Amino acid sequence: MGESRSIGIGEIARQAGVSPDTIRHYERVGVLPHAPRTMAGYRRFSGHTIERVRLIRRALAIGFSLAELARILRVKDAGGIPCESVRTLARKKLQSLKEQIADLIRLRRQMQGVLRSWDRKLARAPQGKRAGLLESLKGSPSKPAFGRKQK
Amino acid sequence: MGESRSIGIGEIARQAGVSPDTIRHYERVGVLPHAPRTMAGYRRFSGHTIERVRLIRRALAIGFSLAELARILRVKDAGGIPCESVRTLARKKLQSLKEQIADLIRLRRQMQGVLRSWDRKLARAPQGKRAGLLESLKGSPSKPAFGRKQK
DNA sequence: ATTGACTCTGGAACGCGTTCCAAGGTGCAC
DNA sequence: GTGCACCTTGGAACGCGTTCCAGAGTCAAT
Repeated sequence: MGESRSIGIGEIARQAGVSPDTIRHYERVGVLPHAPRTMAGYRRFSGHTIERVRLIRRALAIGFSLAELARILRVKDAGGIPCESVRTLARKKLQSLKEQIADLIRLRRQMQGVLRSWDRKLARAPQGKRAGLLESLKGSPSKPAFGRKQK
Repeated sequence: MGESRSIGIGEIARQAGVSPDTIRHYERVGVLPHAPRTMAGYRRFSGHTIERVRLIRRALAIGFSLAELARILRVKDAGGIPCESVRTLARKKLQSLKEQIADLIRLRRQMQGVLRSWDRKLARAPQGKRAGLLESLKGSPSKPAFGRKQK
């Protein structure tokens, strides 16, 4: 059983469903190992890379960050066994995912309420008159979920 | 009934529960009108500003962006009636909110499945041996929800 | 007059996955 | 020998709300 031709970056990208830029980026941040180069400096990959990239995509979709994956995959490539930390990380992801869902559902409820009241107001207000929609936002003083970390 | 002393930026910020930097930022992007300055160049605000900032915070929490609010509030400050467009915008927000929730719930389901299967694998695998958690991610080829707009 | 608290400005930094750029080299077909 | 598609690099851009910075001026209290 012997074929293992090396593959260029464009073909890898096509097969994995991403752009060549993305492949290069993945190498830069370390989720893909540094690919060997031809004499001309072109990257050459083995077919395994395609699955590796797909793995990365799936892990990203699950909520892992490139930095986390880089840490994990470097351990793995070095023969290490990152399974425990992978699971721990995944548990945290699930937890924050749940919180996120709860937040959004609260938001949806609030938003639906707002829209209902706005529709009433607009129905009542004669055309071309101010109905004061924004003003009627009342607050749970919840914070807009953004911003830089505190020093 | 006459008192309407003007207020400094620090006090406004405290009352509204944000930082002075944020107030300045809001002026920059146009969700707050350009505040009049003292001879020394200090901003002076009327008490209404506090409610205005709280309004902005609530609208942000609902999912409006500063750019959208700037557009809307500038119309309003000019005496216009942006209610229709506000409602339209809000409907779109609600729609995308619903989609977002659905996506996250799918994700949660998938994640829970993954974790369950990982736990089984880890229970089975002897300590200190590779269990291949990441490898067992199988994909709905869903996209990781990020990235720049296409040209 | 000297603290110390406050304010001003324009711009950069943050996080983060992806895309885009310029300036240049390669590889193959006609 | 000339296109044309491909590849290389390092760095900047995107979106976006907030924070941070330096260098400078202001103000009340002591």
